[in-house]
Amino acid sequence: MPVKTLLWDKVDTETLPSIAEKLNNALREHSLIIIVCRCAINYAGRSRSILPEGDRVIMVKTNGSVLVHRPFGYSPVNWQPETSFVKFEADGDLLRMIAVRDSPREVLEANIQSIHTVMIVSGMRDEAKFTMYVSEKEVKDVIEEFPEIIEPGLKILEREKRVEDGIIDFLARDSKGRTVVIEVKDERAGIDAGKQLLRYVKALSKTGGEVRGILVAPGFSKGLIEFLERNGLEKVRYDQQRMLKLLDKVSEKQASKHPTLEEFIRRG
Amino acid sequence: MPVKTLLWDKVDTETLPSIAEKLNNALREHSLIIIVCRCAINYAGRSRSILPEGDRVIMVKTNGSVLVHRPFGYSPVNWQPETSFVKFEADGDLLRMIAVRDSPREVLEANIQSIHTVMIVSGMRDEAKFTMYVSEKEVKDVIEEFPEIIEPGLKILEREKRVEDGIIDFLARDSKGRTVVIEVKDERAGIDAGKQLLRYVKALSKTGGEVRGILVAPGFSKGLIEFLERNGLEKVRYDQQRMLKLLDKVSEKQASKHPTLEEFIRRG
DNA sequence: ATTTCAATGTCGCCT
DNA sequence: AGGCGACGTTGAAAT
Repeated sequence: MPVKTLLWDKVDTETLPSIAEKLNNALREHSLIIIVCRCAINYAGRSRSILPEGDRVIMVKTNGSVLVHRPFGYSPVNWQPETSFVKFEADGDLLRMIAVRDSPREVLEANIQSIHTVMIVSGMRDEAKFTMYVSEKEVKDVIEEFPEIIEPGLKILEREKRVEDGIIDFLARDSKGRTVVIEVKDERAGIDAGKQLLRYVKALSKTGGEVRGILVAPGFSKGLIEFLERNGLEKVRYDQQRMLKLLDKVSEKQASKHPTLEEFIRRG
Repeated sequence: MPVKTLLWDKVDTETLPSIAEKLNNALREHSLIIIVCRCAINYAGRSRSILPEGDRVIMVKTNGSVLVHRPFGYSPVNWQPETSFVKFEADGDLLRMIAVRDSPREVLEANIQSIHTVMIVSGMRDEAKFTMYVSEKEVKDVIEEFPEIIEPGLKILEREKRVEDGIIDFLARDSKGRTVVIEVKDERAGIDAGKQLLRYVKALSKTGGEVRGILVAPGFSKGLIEFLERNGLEKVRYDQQRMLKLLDKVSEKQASKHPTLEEFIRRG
């Protein structure tokens, strides 16, 4: 089913009840609706607000969520999250949109005085997976350059050291001379990451001396946190923002510039 | 200048460079642009993200802020706040939109494979003042019912008591038997509110005994805070959400129901 | 369903 | 510009 757009530029040739009916049909079919209009907005629920008459863009998405955008600003001035029930109705000279949501009970009302344009879009398909992205390699670049973000006094001995069992991300030494195994993840880490780290720590422990294991990740599953505590392993959380800032500094130092958007895309 | 809408339903009859030019003209004129299209989105800045091909709504607002909406969900999947620079360019079979923002440096790129619809809206006027709303009367209703939200042990003696100088919102007595003058504001309070309160306190002090003055408001200006401290007056901040919840309880008690949206609008 | 925690949070006010 | 706090926060994961 291809994307089909229904456009109205000359809404004034239609009666309001007929317009309301078409819009309600569009809602039933879960089409996306965009209305450019002059309207006043009232909201009552978690808070309450009034917005007198002005030109706005109203968007009703396929799940029934509603956004009211003023021409300026970034965020919607009023909205209704997706658990809403929406309907249009003609009331004298007004076209009214009412969007209701339960738990919490909230009502959004748009009193539309004049309609500039209506767009109804059906058949939109969007199956794509949205992914936030900082590569594991980049996180490692930062750690190699700034091992102190793991802990003060940490010295990196080797990066990507091969052992029988796999590849240790970092082999390091702490300020008290103890060996440290560091495992780096670019996503929220699960129990597997903990097991992997434990294997490396046990393997190195055989060669003698105390060995610490630190898991570095942007987040940790609940099960993993327990696992780490149970096995005397440690964790260090990083956030993307900080990592990206440090990555800039790494690039400056290495004169291999911070990857541009194009490079970033090429890498996938 | 009336709102003017330019619509394209059959964009395929135009060449990409011509479309890009029209869109760039619209940007120059600070028109609002809505594009329904099949596109892939890349973002790099405070974080980074990739979103492969799918049908989306792209909105560029008059201040250059950009929103990319999937057909579902409530919040935009990608965005760029208003300090952005935006341009469109044709690149082979693609129409590309690039939105750049400085401080922090951020780049949003939309690679548009096929355009379903383009809407360009110029001349939108929206001067209205958006106001969040809990009426002073309602705040007073809550305080009358629950004076303990001001401070434990407070007893209300009179509401809206006329004095020579004006009307005191509440005359009360604290747990130590001292007279308390309470002034209520429904908006962020400025220095005037403090002066008003001081007048009442001074007037009542003449009749003998220690008189406290408390200003109750959702917020206080910096100058006011200094003024209150200088004059030995007190302040109690409330937040709308809490007030609304308490207002529900007041309504239950009073059997004068929580006002509906309609009542709320009628009141203005 | 509820609670907790992070976020490209956003937004506003203040230093 | 940077820091702090509130928000109709939103959103995801865990209980």
